[in-house]
Amino acid sequence: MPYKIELNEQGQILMSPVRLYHSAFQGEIILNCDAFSMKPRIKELLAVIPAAEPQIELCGWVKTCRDSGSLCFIEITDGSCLAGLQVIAEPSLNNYESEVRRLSTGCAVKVCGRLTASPAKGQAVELRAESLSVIGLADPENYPLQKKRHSFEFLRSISHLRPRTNAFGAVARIRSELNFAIHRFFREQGFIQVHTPIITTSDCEGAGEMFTVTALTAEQLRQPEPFQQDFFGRRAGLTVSGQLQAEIFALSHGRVYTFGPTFRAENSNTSRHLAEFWMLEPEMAFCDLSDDMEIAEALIKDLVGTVLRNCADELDLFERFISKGLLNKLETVLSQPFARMTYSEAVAALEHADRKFDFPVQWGTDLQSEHERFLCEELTGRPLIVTDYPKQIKPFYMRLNDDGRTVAAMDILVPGIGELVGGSQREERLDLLEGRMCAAGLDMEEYSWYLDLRRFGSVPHAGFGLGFERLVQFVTGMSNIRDVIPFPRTPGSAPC
RNA sequence: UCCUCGGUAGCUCAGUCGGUAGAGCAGGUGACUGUUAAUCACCCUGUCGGCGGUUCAAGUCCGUCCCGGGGAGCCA
Repeated sequence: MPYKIELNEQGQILMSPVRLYHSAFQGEIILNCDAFSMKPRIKELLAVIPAAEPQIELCGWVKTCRDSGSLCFIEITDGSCLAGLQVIAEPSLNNYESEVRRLSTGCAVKVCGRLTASPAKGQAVELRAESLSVIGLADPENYPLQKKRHSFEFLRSISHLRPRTNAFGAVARIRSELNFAIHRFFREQGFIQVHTPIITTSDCEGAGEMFTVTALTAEQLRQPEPFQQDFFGRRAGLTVSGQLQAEIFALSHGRVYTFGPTFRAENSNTSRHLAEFWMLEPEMAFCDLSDDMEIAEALIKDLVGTVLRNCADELDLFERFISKGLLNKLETVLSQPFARMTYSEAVAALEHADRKFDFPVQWGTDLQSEHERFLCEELTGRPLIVTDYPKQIKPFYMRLNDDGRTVAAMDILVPGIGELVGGSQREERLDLLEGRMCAAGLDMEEYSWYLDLRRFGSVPHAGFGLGFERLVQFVTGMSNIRDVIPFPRTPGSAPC
């Protein structure tokens, strides 16, 4: 329908969420939610003051329906928000017996009618149907989703239908909100986004096993040195990190970030690992570890604050049904500076802790999960930045500290998740970098482009990687990472 | 990959000492003038994860494989 696009005095398109305007062709008040002729959705409709009783059209899916003899109550969702809109259907509808009374969870419908104040508790407004048409049926004998709670394990087995549930719908909206907020944050800070390659020939050392990308047949792969005949003439794989390429652009554009899918062929079966996940990796020139930490902390606070402001209904759902204390935890993130300690201080704190650990605490070995949990959940009770790890447990590119035995690394540990961020100041001194690469047994030829960055106009620079799904887990309180990504890929599982 | 706990109706689960399968919800039919996971009555629902073994008899005991949860490692 030719909805009119409204412009303001400066000629800009009006984008207010809800506007009423007079439709000449119908002579009625019609809601128009935006400038692109899209019909208003439930999120907008619920904000309407119902006194005008506007005529509306609503398309969505039946969440639940209750037949109360003389009338039907049908709750419709359209994915725009957590809340549904209650539709009142009366026997006067011409298809009341044939269709309306037979509606069931999952059916797709279009309802036309007036939006009115609701006389009953539970909702401020409701839609009094003047016509209701079935767009798509969902056979109740076979439709897997019921109007009751399902286990996340079961929902994972129907990943094509689970976005229709309250919790997954809410996760998807929060995930999208966080995604947008990340781009907004970096744009505001003067960063540019760099699209680093998905297919790569450089293995970011220490980041994990790569998936091989090949155009060869199984037969060809059995030949000696097969990848010389392959598409790229050498072995290629799916990226395990965009960091090394991001460094290239940090040294040309100053402040950059890469944010995209990342792949690890590790046989990890845990609630916080995926074979395909999204990673955010900012990289900043003229920046040391202290700046790096400052940016990471500001980012996390900005993102948490954005979700607290914009996704109150969703967070309320998670607070009530998924993770008690979630809101308090998130508000703590905003109200206090992150705790900070060096690795050496952390080891000392663990050694003096009044409790037994399954794994011994020893300077020079990596912190175990139980150690990290103790530090940020019990000792500090808020996000914790651990810095200056021993060089032998960190990758070659991290900058050697003056003590000669630690590197300018930082991990941000958060309650319930563990490591959310891992970052460092990069080694910008050519001779020291070559020494560490040599010690790690890397082929200098392979990394000559990386070393060039230190040969020509090298500057101190730093960056970090943030696991996006772990961030979504942290913000929603969802305990399994497979439930915060639309289509989880894990060992032995990639259904659709 | 390792440790551990599981796999029984569409879903969530119970099932005693080995004796032949059960509940709630969902679904179906009907009742009900405003419901909110509506309520009430009646009805339907099974390759007990697969294969093999022990036994007169296996959901139950043994072996093995598959799948899932939780924990660990690797990491984000």
